[in-house]
Amino acid sequence: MPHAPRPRGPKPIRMDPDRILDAAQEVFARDGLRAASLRAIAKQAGCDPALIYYHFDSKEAMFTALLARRFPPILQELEAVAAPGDPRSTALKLWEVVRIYHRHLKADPAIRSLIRGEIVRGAEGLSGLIEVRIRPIVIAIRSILDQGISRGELRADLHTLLGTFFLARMHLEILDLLPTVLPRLMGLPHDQAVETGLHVWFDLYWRGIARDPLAPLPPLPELEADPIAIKETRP
Amino acid sequence: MPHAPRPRGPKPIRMDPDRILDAAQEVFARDGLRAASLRAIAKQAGCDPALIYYHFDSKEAMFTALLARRFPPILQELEAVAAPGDPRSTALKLWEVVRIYHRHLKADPAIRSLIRGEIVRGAEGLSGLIEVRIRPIVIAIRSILDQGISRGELRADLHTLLGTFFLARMHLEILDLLPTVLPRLMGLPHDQAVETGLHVWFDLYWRGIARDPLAPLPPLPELEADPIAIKETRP
DNA sequence: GCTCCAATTCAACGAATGTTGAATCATGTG
DNA sequence: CACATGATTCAACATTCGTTGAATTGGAGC
Repeated sequence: MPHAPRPRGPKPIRMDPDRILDAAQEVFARDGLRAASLRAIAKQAGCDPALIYYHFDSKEAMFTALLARRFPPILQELEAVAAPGDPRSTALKLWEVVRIYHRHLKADPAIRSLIRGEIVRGAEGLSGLIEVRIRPIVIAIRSILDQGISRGELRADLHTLLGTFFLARMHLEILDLLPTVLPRLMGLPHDQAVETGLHVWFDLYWRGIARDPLAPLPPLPELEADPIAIKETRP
Repeated sequence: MPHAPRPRGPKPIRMDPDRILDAAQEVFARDGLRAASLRAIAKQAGCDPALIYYHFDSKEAMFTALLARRFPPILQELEAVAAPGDPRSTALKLWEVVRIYHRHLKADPAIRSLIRGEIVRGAEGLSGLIEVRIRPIVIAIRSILDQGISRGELRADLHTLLGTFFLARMHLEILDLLPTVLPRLMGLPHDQAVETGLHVWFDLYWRGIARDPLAPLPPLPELEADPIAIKETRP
C-alpha cells in the first residue's frame, strides 16, 4: 500500500459556486428534491461533499441560491409584458406569458419540482422563500387578466386569481407529465407532446376566459425550444 | 433498572392489516411518500415496525395494497357514468366525474400524492402498477368526451385525450394546492377554496370544450363533502 | 523566502432508514 | 395438559444522509 498520499489541497481550477449550483440542478432534476443527496451533487460537480459547506451554509441555502438566480429574470420579462403600456392584445400577452414560462422552465426540472411539490408540504423554511419569489409573478399575470377585463377582451365575470392559477399550473403539469405519461399511458409519440399539449391547452383556456370564445385566436409566435443560458462563463 | 421485562407477545387485539394501511395512509398524507418512514407508520398503527413485514413483503407492497383498495371503487363509478346507455347530458356526466373524483380523493392526500409525484420519477416498480390502475380511468373519462363529440355537444376538433388530462389533472391541483397556496399567496379565505375553485374551473373548462360555449351550464348537483368510508368494520 | 489565508479534502459522527433473525407470547387443537 | 402455529416484539444489521473539525495545499502579499 505504498501509494503516495493523495494531494489534499485545492485543485488547479477553483470551484465556482455556480458550478456547484449547476450540478445541484442536474441532480435535483434526476433524483427529485428530497432524494438528491449532497454526495451525489458533489460527485456531479467533481468535488468533495464538504466543499459544498464551504460555499453554502446548508442544503437549504443551496435551494435559496437556486431560486435567487432563476426567478428574477422570469419576473422581469413577465412584468414587461404586464406593463399597461404594452399595446398587444390580451391573447398575445397571455401567450407571451406561456412562452416566457416555457423558455425558462422547460430545461429546468429542478425548479419545477421545487415549485411543484415543496410548496404544499416539506421544509417550512423553504415555503416562505418560494412565496417571496412566486407572489410577484402571480401579481404580474393576474394584472394582465385584469387589464383584459377592463379592455373588454375577457369575460367580465372571470375570477382572475383562479385564472392565473389555472394558466400557470397547467403549464407545469404539461411540461412535466405529458412527455412521460402520455406515451406510456396511451402510446402517443412524445416527440412534440409538450408543444401540442400547450397549444391545445391554450386554445381551450382562451375559449374559457375570452369574452367572445368563438373568435379565432390571432397567429401565435412559435415556442422557442432553446433553453435559457443562466450564466455566461466568460472565456 | 429492575423493571420487569416487557411482554413480548401479541397484544390482546390482533392487528388488522387494514389498520396498518390506514396508518400508512395517514402518515403518507402528513409526510409525503418518500419521507414517510416505516417506524412512523408503525407508531401511528400502534405496533412494531417489524410487524409490518409480517403482513406485507416490503414498503412497496404497502403502496400496492393501498392502490388496490382505493382505485377499483373509483373506476366502477366512472365506468357507470361512461356507459353509453346513460342518457344524461355530457355536461352533467363530466360534472359527475368531478364529483366522483372529489368524493374519493378529497380525504385521501396520500393517494393524491402517489398519483401526483410518483408517476414521473421514483420507484420504477410503482409506476407500472399506477399505469395499470390509471389507464382504465383515463379510458372511461375519454369515452365520455368521445360520446360528447358524437352527440354534437362538444366541439368537433376537441383533443379528447388531452381534454381528459386537463380535467383530471387540474382537479388534483385544485384539491392539493388551493387550500394552502391561495390563502398564503393572496390572503384568500380557504374555507371554500376547493369548492369555489372547482366550480370556476369547471365553468372555464366547459366553455373550452363545448360546441356552444355560451350556452349556460345546467344546474349542477352539489359536491358532497363527506369522505368515502373505505372499509366498514363490522361490529 | 516566509507568512497568512482561502480553498479543498479526509475521516468521522450521529441520526435515520429499510430490513431481518431470533426470541417471545397467545391461542386453538390434540 | 402438551404442543404446534400464528402473531408480535426486540435488537441489531448495513446503508445512507447532512454535517463538522481537523488537516493539507496553493497562491498572494510582504
